[in-house]
Amino acid sequence: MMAVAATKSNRTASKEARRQQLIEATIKCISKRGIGSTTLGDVAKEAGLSQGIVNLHFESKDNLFNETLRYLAEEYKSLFEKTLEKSGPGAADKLLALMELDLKPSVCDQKKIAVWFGFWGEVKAMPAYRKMCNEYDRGYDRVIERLSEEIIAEGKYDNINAKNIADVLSSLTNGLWLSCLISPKNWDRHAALESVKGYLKSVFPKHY
Amino acid sequence: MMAVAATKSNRTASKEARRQQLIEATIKCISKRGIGSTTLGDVAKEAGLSQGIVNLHFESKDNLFNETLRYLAEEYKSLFEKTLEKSGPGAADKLLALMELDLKPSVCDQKKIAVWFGFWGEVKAMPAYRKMCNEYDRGYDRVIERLSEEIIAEGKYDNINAKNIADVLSSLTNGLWLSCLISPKNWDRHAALESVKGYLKSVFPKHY
DNA sequence: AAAATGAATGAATAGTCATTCATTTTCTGG
DNA sequence: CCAGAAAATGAATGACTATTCATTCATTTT
Repeated sequence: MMAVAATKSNRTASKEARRQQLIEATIKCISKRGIGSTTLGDVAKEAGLSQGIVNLHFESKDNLFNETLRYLAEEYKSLFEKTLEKSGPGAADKLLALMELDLKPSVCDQKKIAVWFGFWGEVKAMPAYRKMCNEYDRGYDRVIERLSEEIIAEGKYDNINAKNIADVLSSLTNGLWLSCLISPKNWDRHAALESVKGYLKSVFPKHY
Repeated sequence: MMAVAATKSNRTASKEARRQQLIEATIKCISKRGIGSTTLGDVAKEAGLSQGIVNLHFESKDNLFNETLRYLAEEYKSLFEKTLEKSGPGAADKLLALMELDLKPSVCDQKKIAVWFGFWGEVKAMPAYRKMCNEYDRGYDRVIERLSEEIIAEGKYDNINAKNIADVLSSLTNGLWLSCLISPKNWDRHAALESVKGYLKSVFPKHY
């Protein structure tokens, strides 16, 4: 965990590494205790550092939490873009790959989802959280809508609306994440993926 | 707001009314401030009562929050059952009515959803919340699965799985709620309902 | 009307936690 | 190796808040 810090002998790099380390500790704490009862003491202990360390590197708890959310959002964004780039060539393949991404263990694991829901749960209290979630999500929705449009054009599907489909797909994964959070015992990654594929098959029968 | 209390002529009724009043104040506070920064002082002030009142009626903050979640869950359950009963006669009608319920303003409004997400966000920290959510949800899922089975049998649909459809439908509404929470400005109840109907149409084309 | 009961109050308490800062440790350039 | 700078520490501070409880208030019973 401190590998990065250990390999750096340069101060600004070390500073960056500490921030990273603290953000990771924050994620771990929130996933264990929830946002409401994660204290700066918890985070410092999880990182193996001293009480005052968070304020030294992040000024305030608020700021730490904001940066943590941004980190998660950037992490997802980069996975999303990489997936989009590597998959294909057709729109149908790309769309499926994106849906699969959302259910991959690295994205859809109980710990990480607990953190996302923690932030979502505070959206009403922290407009900054809402703003950030909104901005990132908007981008994904647009991509999914365009892919759907392409598929609709390719297949000459009638009577269906790309916006609706994009809405359903993004809602679907968010909803599946909730099940994973609420009923981890019964949660079945494979079944969830089958549900998503079933949906794709029913709207785009010529493609899936 | 104190109408119930005002009509009391016996003490136990008044006691029940106070609990109710405090639970409603809690919901209001959580929807405004989020779970993390709702204090007992806030709740008391929102209810127009004194500092110590919550502990008098609920023993502890934990207990108040648990009872609040139970209240919300019971409220939804009763709407669900009433909807199931009044709609019909066919399974397809019942299913649609249940989906419509989830998007009705009384169920799907920003304030109430903020409270649900607040509780979901704390699930990792509070196993009691998870347990409660789990128990209630399981019942709804079963109903939806059975309705889907009926529809599948009626329509002699091939190659589709009632469990998958039930998963998709419940995930779908939860995901749509998240959009309503995160992007209330762009949230369009009618569009959301169209998305759900679009899905039903694509899996059960003979029925919708 | 007096006494009794229980609801409600709100000030006091005890504990928690974010933040600060004086001090110590570690690093770097000369 | 040293002086100065940056990083890190952790005890102290002050704000906040759940909970308690002695007291007050309102209603019911005798």
